[in-house]
Amino acid sequence: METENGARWLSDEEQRTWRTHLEVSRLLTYQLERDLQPFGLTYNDYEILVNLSEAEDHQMRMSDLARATLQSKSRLSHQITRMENAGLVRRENCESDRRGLFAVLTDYGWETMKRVAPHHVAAVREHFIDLLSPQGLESLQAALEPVAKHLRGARGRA
Amino acid sequence: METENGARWLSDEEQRTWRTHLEVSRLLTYQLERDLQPFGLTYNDYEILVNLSEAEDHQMRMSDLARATLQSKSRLSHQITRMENAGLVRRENCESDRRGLFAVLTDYGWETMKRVAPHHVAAVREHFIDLLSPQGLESLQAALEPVAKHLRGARGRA
DNA sequence: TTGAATTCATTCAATATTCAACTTAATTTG
DNA sequence: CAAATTAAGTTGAATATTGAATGAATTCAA
Repeated sequence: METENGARWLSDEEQRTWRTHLEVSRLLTYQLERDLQPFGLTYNDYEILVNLSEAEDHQMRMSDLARATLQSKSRLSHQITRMENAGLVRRENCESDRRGLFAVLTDYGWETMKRVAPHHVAAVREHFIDLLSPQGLESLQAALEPVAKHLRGARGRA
Repeated sequence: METENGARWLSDEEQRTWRTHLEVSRLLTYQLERDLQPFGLTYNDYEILVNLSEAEDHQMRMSDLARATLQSKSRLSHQITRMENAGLVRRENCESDRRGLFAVLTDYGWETMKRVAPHHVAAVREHFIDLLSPQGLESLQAALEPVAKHLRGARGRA
């Protein structure tokens, strides 16, 4: 039950749970991505729309948006360029910090969000939420929140 | 509580749980990927090594491997080419079906696996398993297994 | 207050992924 | 059994992502 250098292997139950979590997380992303395809959006596009939609004035600084969506600045920069070409967002200068830029939701972006969100939520229900019992929901949150907290911290200590 | 087209939004608790799950799944992948970097492996590399290590004769058909690791045949093909160049696997013809190929773990691939696995397992413990209480572990499995089952099915019905 | 370090964001080149087209082999069917 | 269909896998071009380098504005510190 110990590896040669002293690390402890996973028990059968631990391994099963770990693999289930992994599988769910992969298949779910895959499925939700597919449910967004008919609307011409990737999951990444959608997440950015969500963030901007919930932000004050429908705008966020590039850095904040990158942090919120867990992507590198470089990746976000490309991503926003694409979404800009698609008419969903635009860049706007920041007066208080002239290095900075805002990504701003366009009217079309906001309309798109309002149109797509119900379908996305329905998919989240169908493939996840509605498959959990009330206790399932509750215990999931209870189990995962500490993990999330730990990982948020670990992310900083890069 | 209803969207215009009749879909039901998520309750606060549902939303919280959903977002926590999403966050954990993203940050965890990110973290494990980072823990593998010092060994010169991506998570994708590692998963393929795991699959081959557990397979009979350390070999699998390309299609099966693609299915097991949830990637397209094309992606796997490129991936295996890279791993072949890195000396971790090799391709071998399949006699019974001459269209087919096996991806086979090389000695070096197997040595790599034995060397890296303990560190990976330790990371899985540190960032996930050891943060769950015994009930946490159990209820997680209980909650997620039906979701996994559902999604496995949905995947087929593409 | 000036020079050094940091932050914001982009760009370019190297990698990786996707998608459609293709080749070859196996299977089906009329 | 011949033609059509399906399956296994690869390829190449288009697209996306990564990581290092860059430029420009801000902050820090002596």
